[in-house]
Amino acid sequence: MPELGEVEISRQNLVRWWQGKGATEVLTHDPEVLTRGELNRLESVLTSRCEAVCRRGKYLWAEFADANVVFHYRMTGKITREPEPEPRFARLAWRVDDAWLVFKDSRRLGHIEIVESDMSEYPPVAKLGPEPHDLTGEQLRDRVGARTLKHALLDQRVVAGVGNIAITEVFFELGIAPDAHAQDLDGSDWEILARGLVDFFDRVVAEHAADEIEYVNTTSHNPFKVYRREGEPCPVCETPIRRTRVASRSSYFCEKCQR
DNA sequence: TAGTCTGTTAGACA
DNA sequence: CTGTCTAACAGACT
Repeated sequence: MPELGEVEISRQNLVRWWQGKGATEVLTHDPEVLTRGELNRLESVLTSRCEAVCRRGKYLWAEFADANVVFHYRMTGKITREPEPEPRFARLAWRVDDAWLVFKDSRRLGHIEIVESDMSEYPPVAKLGPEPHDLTGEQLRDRVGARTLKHALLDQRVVAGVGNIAITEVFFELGIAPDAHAQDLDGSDWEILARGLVDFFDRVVAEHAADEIEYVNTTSHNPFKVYRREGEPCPVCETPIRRTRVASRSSYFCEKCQR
């Protein structure tokens, strides 16, 4: 489960597992996971009480009395609750109650940062566009400008939290071609698109909430209609799903349903 | 076995 | 300005 929805599910898990408590032990398996701040500072912050767990777009952070600890999962990161502190791909583990919270990341693209200031002064979050839930169709149209729609939606300054899977699925559901441009949409299309993004993320959170995020691969169940289904029949008209590349990212689509 | 693909982001470049 | 590609990294798959 992807992107904004996946991070929101993780946030909700961390609220249950961590909020209101501090870690009693911290183990750093990969010092390079921390890309801002010092490791001993991280250990001291994590052992203080976690006041809240927040999300903006794909950024997740825990708030403490005098600092924030930011997590970004990138492609393969996740935080799980484990009986032991060093499962496969563990990069950092901290003990809360009788279990370990573990930041796992097989590709090591994700990272953790300590932000000593208010999060509104942390540039990566400060420059994010609005959350899909706070965005009208009219605002979305204005923010996209004259670009390829997919390219603009992947730009986190346009709208926060949208990724390749959401775009692929929402374009299919709304009949939008993968390489559609802003000028291909009319006024009501923008409202429908803004609504479609919100609905997609709401569905992900409602249907896929679980203690561990499952990334889609060929051995796991693929819950999506067209994403990574090249050659399979379109769920609406049975035309084989095609794959193309737009904005250097794979797009899966039905050439009959999307134009 | 070797080559190809991948959920993100930042930055280089045309 | 827009759009495309790559690096960062490493595992899974063909």
